[in-house]
Amino acid sequence: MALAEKQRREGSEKPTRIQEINRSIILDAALDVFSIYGFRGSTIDQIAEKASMSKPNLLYYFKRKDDIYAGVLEATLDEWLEPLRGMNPDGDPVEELRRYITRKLEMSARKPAASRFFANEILHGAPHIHDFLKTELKQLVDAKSTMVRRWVSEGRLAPVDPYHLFFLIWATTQHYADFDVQIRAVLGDEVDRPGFYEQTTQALLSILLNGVKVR
Amino acid sequence: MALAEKQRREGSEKPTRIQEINRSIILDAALDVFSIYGFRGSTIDQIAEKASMSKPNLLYYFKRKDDIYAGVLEATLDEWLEPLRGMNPDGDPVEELRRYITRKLEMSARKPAASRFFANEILHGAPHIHDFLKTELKQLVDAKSTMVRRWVSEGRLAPVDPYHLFFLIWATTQHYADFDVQIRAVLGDEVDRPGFYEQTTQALLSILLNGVKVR
DNA sequence: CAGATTGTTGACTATTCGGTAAAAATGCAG
DNA sequence: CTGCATTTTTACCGAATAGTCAACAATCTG
Repeated sequence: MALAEKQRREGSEKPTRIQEINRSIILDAALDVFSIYGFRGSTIDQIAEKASMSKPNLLYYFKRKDDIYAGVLEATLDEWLEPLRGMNPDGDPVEELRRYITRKLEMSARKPAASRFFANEILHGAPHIHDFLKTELKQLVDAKSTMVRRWVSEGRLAPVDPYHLFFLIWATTQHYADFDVQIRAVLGDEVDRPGFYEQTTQALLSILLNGVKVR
Repeated sequence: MALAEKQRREGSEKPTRIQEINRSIILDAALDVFSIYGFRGSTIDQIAEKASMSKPNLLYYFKRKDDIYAGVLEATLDEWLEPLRGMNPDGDPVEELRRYITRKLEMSARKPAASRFFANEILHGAPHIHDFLKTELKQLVDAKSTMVRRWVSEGRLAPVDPYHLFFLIWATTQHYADFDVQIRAVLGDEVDRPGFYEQTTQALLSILLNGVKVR
């Protein structure tokens, strides 16, 4: 007892194989459930069932519902910002924007649950990530906005406000995941047609990029 | 007893003065609460407190939580579609789009709670308005899309997919209400500066309209 | 294999929350 | 003012749900 018990304080010990597997299973299940029902709308039982696990067992890995939620956040946040981080200040402005938009769209399409998860969090007032938004996100956006502003001043981009440009890109690329139900209601099975995704990408790129190209 | 009791069956009787006032107070409070916490995240007690009313008293006016929610929906849905309905097939395409975008933005700014309310409903799978979306909304969008397609075929608009254009407009105009917290985190008090709203409108219009103008 | 540790579960608790019943208070028509 | 209808409140109930506990099972280590 003694050793393991001592080592585990600070929660900094390396997890066992089983812990690693089960935590991952739980986080996957939790992302699905939270993304549909939001924090309060989701129950631990739902998550446990989706993870094929009893509730007490799940609570053995994450002591509280909040901890599960925090775990999902942590596992998703960084990946979510990766496309923005990856914008290259030395690249061709329009090409960089095209790439950023494409990657954001691709991520929303591949992980719609993650997109909806964030949308829920923000809609509910971002209680868990308010600090993150005001620090990390803000810094990143500030940096990339400076970059865009430079592109504009160099005459390589139409005079757009960088912040509004990013908001516009976020809004549009996440819309197809977050408002999926509405889009399906309007377009019907069209959405599942092969090629729909590519068509969407083209439609967005064509309008957004035309709006920022120098003319 | 007899008369009033008889008249009230079918629920079709005209409400008393007190009923009219209190229902309205409840719906206002409910919109605020639902828009932040979603359906399941909101409690009747919260709404009752915001309405300065005891829970049983509130339930005297709306028998169930679902009824309150439905009441809010009904009170908001029509108004929400009004800008789209108001697009004029005989107007100048770019001018009509400018007007539509402007009106949507204005509505989101004036009633951000309504915008967030819908966003929550859709995010959670639109359980209460799924039929509405597939019938009324779809019909309206289909009609307006035909109109846009005609504009394109007449060479008065760049060749854009009408549906994606509308999705793009919805996404962007509602983003500032729905993701308000995130935008405030990035921009800070900037958001409350007088003129910010106008600047936002200009930024959006400039990018979106440039994307659809014939060149 | 034996002992210790880690993992799993059924049964339970406390609380929150949607909703009800019935009495008390208020409003109102004649 | 009187009597009836409407409105409001007090005191509840039952279901759902976050979280606990103690006993049991699997696994790991020497």
